[in-house]
Amino acid sequence: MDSMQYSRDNLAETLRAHGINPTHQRIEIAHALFSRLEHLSADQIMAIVNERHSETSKATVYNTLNLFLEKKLIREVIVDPNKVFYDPNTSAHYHMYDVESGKLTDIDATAVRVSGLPPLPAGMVTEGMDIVIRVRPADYPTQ
Amino acid sequence: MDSMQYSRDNLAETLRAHGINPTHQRIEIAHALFSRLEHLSADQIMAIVNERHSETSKATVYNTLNLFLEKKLIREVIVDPNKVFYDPNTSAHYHMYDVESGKLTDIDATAVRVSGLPPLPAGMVTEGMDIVIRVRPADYPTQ
DNA sequence: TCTCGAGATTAGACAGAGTCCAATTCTTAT
DNA sequence: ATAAGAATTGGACTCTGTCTAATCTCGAGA
Repeated sequence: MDSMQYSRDNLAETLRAHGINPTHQRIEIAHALFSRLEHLSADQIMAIVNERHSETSKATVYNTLNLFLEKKLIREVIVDPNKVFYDPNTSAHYHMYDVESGKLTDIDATAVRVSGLPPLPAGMVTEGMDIVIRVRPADYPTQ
Repeated sequence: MDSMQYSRDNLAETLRAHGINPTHQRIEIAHALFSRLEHLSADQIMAIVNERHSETSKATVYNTLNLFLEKKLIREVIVDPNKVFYDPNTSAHYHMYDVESGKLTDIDATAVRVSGLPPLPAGMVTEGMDIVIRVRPADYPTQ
């Protein structure tokens, strides 16, 4: 039940537009991420892609995710000390992280303003800014 | 060559003040972090503590760091997908991360203002906000 | 001083994420 | 159809961090 927008044909086109040769495995991995628009870890993606029959090896999942990162098709989100999450949303946004459930939610960045940051050291340029708001249910004990 | 401020005696007192029984190993681990005021990973701390003679096991290093975290003597910084850094600075501050060298620098939070964040979901409270500015040398290629 | 027990430490086995490699299979241009 | 290059694969491997059962430490009380 693909939305037209994330049909495998359109995904293949998107991959090509990013300089990525659209192989079967790569299209399936892209489909897993973009049809859900969720933050998934490598092992979640592997589980999705191999749901019916085993199709894609662990090495390929990692190769492909790193390729997508390089080509800026996806972003990585580092909030959980145990694993990296991959984020199909590459528009400017920040994250809210529920430390109890591990759930990660997007915060649109267009309304957010950050002021008072010190100047960058000479010769350095900004690659990006990550903001993570760590939240928890009000009745959940601090420790 | 301890500064008086981070003498082992004073560190023992600090541990006690945080409800931590100041054992030999715990004092050495605290000393590694506080005498440097740097962001160290668990394996760096283990190397420092065991520099002369092997004194402290891996299990104890991890046990102790997690105890310090729980007692809010230190913070953890999650910016590197491969390992956690431990930060002896618990005052409000953010981080600048040099993606080339892996070097992590503090940014004092008192001057920083963030506006335009959406309201929290009902029943949730903020545990904290992390800001990481990813930088790199200007001549370092994007990929 | 001696003993006891709770708490701390330990070595090493273990688990999970991610990388590497050499062999195989697939694509694609010709 | 073919050959070269690209992609994929299983499995071994590394690394960070956890767990466990055994041992050690040290202070309180006799």
